[in-house]
This record gives sequence, structure tokens and C-alpha cells, in this order.
Amino acid sequence: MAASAPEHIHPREVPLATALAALADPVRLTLVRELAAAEDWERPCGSFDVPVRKAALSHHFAVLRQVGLLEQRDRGQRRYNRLRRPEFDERFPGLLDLALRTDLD
Amino acid sequence: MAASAPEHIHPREVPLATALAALADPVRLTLVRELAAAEDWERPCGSFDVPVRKAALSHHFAVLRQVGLLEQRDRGQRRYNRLRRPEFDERFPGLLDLALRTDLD
DNA sequence: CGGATTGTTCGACGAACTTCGTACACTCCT
DNA sequence: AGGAGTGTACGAAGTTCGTCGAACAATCCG
Repeated sequence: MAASAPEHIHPREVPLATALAALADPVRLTLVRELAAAEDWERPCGSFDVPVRKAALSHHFAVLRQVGLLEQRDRGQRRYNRLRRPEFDERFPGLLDLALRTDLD
Repeated sequence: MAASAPEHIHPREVPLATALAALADPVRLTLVRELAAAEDWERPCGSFDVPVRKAALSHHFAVLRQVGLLEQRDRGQRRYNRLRRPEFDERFPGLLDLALRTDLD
């Protein structure tokens, strides 16, 4: 699995422009939407349907982590994911709701 | 003034990711905020306090126009600006409000 | 008309972003 | 111990983005 434990930061410390840039990407938007449709800790990194290889996928997960939207936890040989929805909503009200609206694509 | 009349498109035709990308830039964020603080048609393009030359400034205005957030109108030798706030809010509820919150920077 | 003002367009440059392949780290299972 | 499975780190390549200077267009004014 991963070489190092993932570092998490709180959405509080994230500038608005950084959060917008993180969500302004089709791959990351897909990740966020699939995560929102699943239970917390249900999905390991490799279980997402996106058209990039695992190196790029790992990068996108890092971006989402660095805006405080994603939390990761290692269990066994996999890294499981969870959306930090309450924390992110508190900092950027309505933004995640907007990102989940597939009718706006 | 301008070489061609500005072309406007409605926010309805703008994908979410494009709108997010347009607002994920510090210069454009400044433009939007100064516009929000002014009356409609009050500010010509050259009246904004941003650290870029006019070529770059023109580019940023074009980006905002192409996401349906900015409307421009020529009068005399100047091009005046207005935020298309109701239209944009209808398409992306809450997004502009978020962009105007300087406490999130 | 001629000059000043305002903003766009064009071509170019550097920085940043995205992706990839490969190598490595960690865990589970036999 | 060894092998398979999962994800990260690193370096390289290609693309996109933001910026600039210079040239151009349109308007106003003397």
C-alpha cells in the first residue's frame, strides 16, 4: 500500500481559490461524486471509474486531501476514503452541493 | 476602444467546471468583487486595481464573459461592465456569494 | 485631420498542471 | 520467505494557463 500515512488538513486553512481549483477538474469531480454516493470508508482508491492510471489518480486524491475535502485511512493493503462533508460545508457553504449536481455539467 | 463588440453567453450554457475555473483565479476574483461593490455599468475596464497590464486584463474579462458572469457595453471610448448576478445565481446558486466572501481567502 | 484614450488581438515566453512509466513501500496470503 | 495486490514518490514529457509587448481598432476632442 502507501509509502506514508496521508496528511490531512482542515478546510478552515484552505483559501477559496484553492478549493475552487480543486473542484474545477472533471476527474476530481467524478471522484467526489462517487464518494458522495457511497458510505464513509466504503471505497478504496482503486475502485473509482476514471480514465487515468494510478499515478495520476494518486495525485488527484492528494489534491482533494489538500483542500480538506477528503480523508483517508489505511486498512490492510488498501486506503479507504471518506468525504469530509460537514467540515467542508462549514467552510464553503453550498459549494459541495453544487459540485454534486451533475445536471450542471 | 475595442475592435469588436463583446459576445455574451448565458450562464445556462456554461458547465460547472468552467464556472469554477473562471472563479479560481485571484485577478478575476478581484474584478468580480470590485464589480459587485459598484453600480451596474459604473466601471469601465481600465478602472480596476489589479497588478496586470491591459492585455492580461482584457483576457480575464473575456473569461468572465464566457462563463456568463459579465456583461459589457460600449459607450464612447470606454467599455462598461456589469455583473449578471441574477442569471448566474439562478444557474449556480450560492457560488457568487461564496466568491464575494473575502474572509475565505 | 491628427492625436490621445481605451480596449482587443496576436505571437511568444515561462510557469504550472496533468499524465505517464518505473521504482519503491507496505500489507496480506500461501 | 516469497509473491500478489494496492497505493505513493520520483523524474520526464506534453499541454494549458497567465502574462507581456507590440500592433491594431474604435471613439472622442482640439
